[in-house]
Amino acid sequence: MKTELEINSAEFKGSLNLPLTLHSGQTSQPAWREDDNFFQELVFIKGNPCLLEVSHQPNTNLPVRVRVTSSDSIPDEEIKVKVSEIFDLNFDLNSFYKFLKDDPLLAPTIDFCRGLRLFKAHDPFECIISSISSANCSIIRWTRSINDIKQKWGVRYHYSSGNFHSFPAPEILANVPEHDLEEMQRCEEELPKDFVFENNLQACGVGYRAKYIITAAEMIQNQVNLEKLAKMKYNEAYQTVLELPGVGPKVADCILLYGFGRGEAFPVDVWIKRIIEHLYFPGEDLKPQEVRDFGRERFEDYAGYVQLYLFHYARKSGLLDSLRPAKK
DNA sequence: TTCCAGGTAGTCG
DNA sequence: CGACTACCTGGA
Repeated sequence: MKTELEINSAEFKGSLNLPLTLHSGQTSQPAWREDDNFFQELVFIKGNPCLLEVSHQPNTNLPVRVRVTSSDSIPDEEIKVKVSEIFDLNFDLNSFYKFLKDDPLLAPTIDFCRGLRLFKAHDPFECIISSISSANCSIIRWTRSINDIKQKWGVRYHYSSGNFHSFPAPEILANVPEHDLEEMQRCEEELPKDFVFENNLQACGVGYRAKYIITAAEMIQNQVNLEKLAKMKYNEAYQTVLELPGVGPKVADCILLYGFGRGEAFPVDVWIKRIIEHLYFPGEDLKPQEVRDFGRERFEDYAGYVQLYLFHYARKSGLLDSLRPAKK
């Protein structure tokens, strides 16, 4: 069953640049597939698996085009809610730009980032595992890992435009082998000498994070309730996700920002630290915690967006390169 | 080939 | 508490 609908630009405040939003390396999920200007992903709308396809001419008043393929009929309104959530269409980008213009250090980011929005996870659990996998790791590497995990343990759905895999549920991921040895030990029968073990987490390129991922999945299955987490006050939610293995301050803020849409998060990686020091504390060396406190106090509910805009601006303007330490 | 980037966990003082 | 380092992999 196919549904097509449009979201008129008058239905959300401010501009939208969909390709930029999808490709800005936000750690909620890998970038979506792209086919004929439509971005595609398997998402669940009120529990219904469907292929969601979204297209939009960046920074124009043309409507956002949405196509949904599903076995059950899904009301237009539910589709709109899901799309608006994923691309944060309810966020008032115009007000945010006013806020940016009030700070001469932030104002230049607008021209580089127009239409950039939060790319919110369509699956919070996937976002948690993505964020853990992204720690101390390049974008290409963690996106490959997440795609591998989906292929190996997700459920496969077939559409005319190809196969898509869901992200495995916590109870699935909690029980996968950690590495080659464990996969081998679980095997009943004799294997050929040249057998390649690939149905284990380390084979997905997650390295030492494999055990973090398995334990985190166990904890989410058994003790950490994601629905409750979404309703907690920020600091309580932050302390809760910090208990997951592989989750430190940066990853915790990423999870709350991208997985749960908590705009008051201010994830501090080495780049944001350098950018903030350069702009607001020239010549000083701050601790990551101090950068985080500064960002959260100064930018408040816009902290997450400021982080997003500063990073993309720094990358595109050449600031990032100038902040890279000189090679020895 | 070696070296390095990139957050977290563990260890030591 | 703070400071220091090992961790795994892909790319230079």
